[in-house]
Amino acid sequence: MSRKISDSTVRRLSLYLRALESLEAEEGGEAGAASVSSRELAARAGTTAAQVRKDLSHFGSFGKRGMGYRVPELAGRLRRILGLDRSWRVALVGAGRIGAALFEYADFRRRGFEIVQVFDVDPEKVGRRWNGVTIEDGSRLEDRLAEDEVEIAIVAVPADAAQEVVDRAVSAGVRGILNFAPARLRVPDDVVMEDVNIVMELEALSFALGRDPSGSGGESS
Amino acid sequence: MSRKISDSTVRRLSLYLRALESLEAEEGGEAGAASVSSRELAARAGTTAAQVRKDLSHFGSFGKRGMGYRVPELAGRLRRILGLDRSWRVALVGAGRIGAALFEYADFRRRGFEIVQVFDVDPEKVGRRWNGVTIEDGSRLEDRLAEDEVEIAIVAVPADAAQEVVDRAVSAGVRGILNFAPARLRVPDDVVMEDVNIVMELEALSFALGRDPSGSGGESS
DNA sequence: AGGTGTGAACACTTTCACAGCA
DNA sequence: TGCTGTGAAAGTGTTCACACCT
Repeated sequence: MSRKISDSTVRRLSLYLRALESLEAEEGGEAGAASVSSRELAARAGTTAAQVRKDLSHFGSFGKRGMGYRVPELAGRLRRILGLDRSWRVALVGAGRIGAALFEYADFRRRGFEIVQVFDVDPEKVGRRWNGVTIEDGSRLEDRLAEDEVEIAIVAVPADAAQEVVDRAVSAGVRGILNFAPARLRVPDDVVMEDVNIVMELEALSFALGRDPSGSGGESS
Repeated sequence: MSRKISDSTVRRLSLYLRALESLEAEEGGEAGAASVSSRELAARAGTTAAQVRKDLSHFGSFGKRGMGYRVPELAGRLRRILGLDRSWRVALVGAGRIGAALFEYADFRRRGFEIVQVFDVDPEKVGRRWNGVTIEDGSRLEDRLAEDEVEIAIVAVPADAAQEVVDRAVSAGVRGILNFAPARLRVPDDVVMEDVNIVMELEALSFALGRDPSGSGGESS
């Protein structure tokens, strides 16, 4: 058991879960050896066996020595650990291109992230229905977030509007922010924020291509 | 000067560059003290002064003791370091929702990433023009990528098609991949790949919210 | 034998603290 | 004096190697 879990460990847990689910799917109805070793799980998740065991050891002992891990059991444990054994009420703020793409992204729902509210400031968009959810006016943000006890807000608005959106969401009780705006936003210590910054990813690519014109050290696996 | 630059350093360089650009914009025509200290740059980028100095020191000595860094000069150096003092030929593979959102994302072009080709396998989409670029059939991928010497491919196709797309892109000479498919893909060592996995980001949020129901250790700044 | 769980070794990153230049 | 550049210290994350269980 443990203290502070590193971000890299958490991300790997997601990978392990996906690997386990694809194992479950492959085995299909066929019961049989629904077990997997740290070595095989590592291969599927692109890491090492020792890393898998160390990561899991932070949360307990899930395996059987000599046997490996029971696939469905470990998957269940990981879901519990990651907080995926429940559903999350999510609001999408910003119904532009990115917002639209995110809304349509079916994997969210499959994972328990349910987009229950959508906001925009464009009067053209307000009132439209997206697959059962009506786009609401941005001015109603606080009221509506609090009303439905939304827990996570996805921020897909222009950079210069993002801080205001975040402040208002936080004041309405939102405790998690997924930020797509290319801006450094501040949140109180008890609010968790993740940034998705695609330009930054491209810049990292550009850097790696520039100084590595042929050979050594790619990011494989 | 240095050996291997860490991924976190590279990402911070992007942040520094953005901070410098916003400084340049604020100062506008007003010449004056177009300098910035590591302390202030750190504050704007959400890190520490020592970190800024250490990061920059890997590439040389850009500051003046007692004075700080000249803003336009440092910005220029960072652009050079990141490989942003040129333009990159980028192909977008997959013209679905995510592809469409990415294509419209103006910041790419501003940073020198020019989407010169778009591919899809849906006959409905092939032949359409998107702002000057004609969507081409996926079967022509290798030929066309090689023909225009495309350097970076953005993969925005379903997970089960992603590996094939990557293999074909690599064989056509592409050296950098930005992958949006939620799949663990393999590339040769001399090809660089970055993953953008939004579900994984949400899962990290879910984890943090779950075991931190009020208080300590958010991801602020 | 086979494979987990884990302390200890190692590698890498961040922070500290200060010498030295403008 | 003010602030950079940088070795050395502290802190974190990863890999190794092996005791131990089945």
